[in-house]
Amino acid sequence: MPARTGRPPKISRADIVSAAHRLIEAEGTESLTMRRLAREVGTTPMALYHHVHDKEELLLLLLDDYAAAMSRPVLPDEPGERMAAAAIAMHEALAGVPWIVDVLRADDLLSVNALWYPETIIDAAVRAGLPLERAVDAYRIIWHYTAGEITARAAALRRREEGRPTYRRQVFAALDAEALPRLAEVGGRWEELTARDTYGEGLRALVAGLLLKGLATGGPSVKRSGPDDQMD
Amino acid sequence: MPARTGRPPKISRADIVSAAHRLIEAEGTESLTMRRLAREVGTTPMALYHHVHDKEELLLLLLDDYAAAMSRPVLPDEPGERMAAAAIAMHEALAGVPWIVDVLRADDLLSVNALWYPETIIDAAVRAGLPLERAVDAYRIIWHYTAGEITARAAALRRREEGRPTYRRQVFAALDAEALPRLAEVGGRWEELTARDTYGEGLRALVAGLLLKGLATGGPSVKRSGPDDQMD
DNA sequence: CTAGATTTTTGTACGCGTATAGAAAGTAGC
DNA sequence: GCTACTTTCTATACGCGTACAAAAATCTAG
Repeated sequence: MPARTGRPPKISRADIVSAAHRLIEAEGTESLTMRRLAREVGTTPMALYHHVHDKEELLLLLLDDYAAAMSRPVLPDEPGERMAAAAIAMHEALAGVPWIVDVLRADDLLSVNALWYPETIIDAAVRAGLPLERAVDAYRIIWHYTAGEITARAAALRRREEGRPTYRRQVFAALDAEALPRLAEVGGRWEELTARDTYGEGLRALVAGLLLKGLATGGPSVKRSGPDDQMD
Repeated sequence: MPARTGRPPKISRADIVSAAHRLIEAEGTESLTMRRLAREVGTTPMALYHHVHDKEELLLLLLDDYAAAMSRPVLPDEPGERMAAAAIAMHEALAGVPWIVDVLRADDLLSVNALWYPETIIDAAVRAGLPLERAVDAYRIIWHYTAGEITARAAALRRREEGRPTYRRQVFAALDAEALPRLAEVGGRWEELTARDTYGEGLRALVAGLLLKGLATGGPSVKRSGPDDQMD
């Protein structure tokens, strides 16, 4: 036994995280505040800060737990479909976490238990014939798209809940049809059109485009390393 | 003269917005707080709330001014390139605004003076042969990608400024090479690889994919409305 | 001149994340 | 048992966005 020194801890990181889970479960995302959480754990707010660096780190820990519990989809063999399937799984996992928006600013999804997603996407991209560097690029691009979609989705949800006058109505009302004919053409249908879920379509388009020419950078086509090519 | 009633206003919306501009210019984004701004304008914090609904609306007003001042790029004729050029211009405009992240949650970029971007992208998509609904979808997909990239960019910048131990180092250090071979293969190069700017590549891939089959939804190809087809 | 009515401004207060300083509660060396 | 040292926890405080209530300053009607 290594015999620890110092004042013995009253609470642990795990205590905090599980209390946070309980709190969210019982009273919703909004009530997860450091003060409220401290009460739940039975300490002072500042005591928490000895176990987590800040609230964002706490949320990342929660996300990590969440990611660990996620089931993984069966993956198709065809590389493009495989990339898409993994990305869609990632998207679904994230879309279910209400406080996700506060965490998306943190890092490119590097919660340890979520690493399966980038791993799988990058691997599939390599299988599709991209060199490793390009595969990493492809993953990041997919990640940006996914994170952006999730953010917009959360924002739309929030807006719907708040029921504020949407601002868009106002915009479309005073729209100059000469200068902006297409938007004028869409007109009141904007709300309806933008309520639809287009993540899948966008993702498939993105994957197709990424694999089209090996993510060409302006130069000629790029070397392939796999036998799976079927485009061109 | 319509003769107004009620206590005469001491400040106006325009006063507030221009003071906010001054403040940001002089002391940086962080010092734009409602309290500090009130001091700058010469009122109490709560007086501001009679002219703007909340801080987010204030930021949107700032963004609108900013967008009005942006110069617009010359657009190529070829529809795909035209979409890309407009999107890149939009991206550049946004990337220059440091507090942009606080605003991206608001709406799909519908500040009145920024409407030129969606208009142009949608119009180019229609010219490329997409039906209007699909063109709107295409714009939104591009928007999600763009917003996500901007968010990630801002987060990376912030991380670099703070100089925190990045968390990624820690992740890659304790990485299970059996379960995550591709990530292990990338290893320490992650930092370097993800520091590169891939927005343009991603965007071109996305546009190519979107125009490839008229944004197919799983069914057969979609009707075209223009004479500009050149793929298939 | 006075009594609403209306609009804007002010004052006070709440809960938030968290910086900082110091008290509490242990172990280790003497 | 006393003193140092280490770790953890507590107390206090700051600035933030903003809800809510009351006050101030104007117009209109009688």
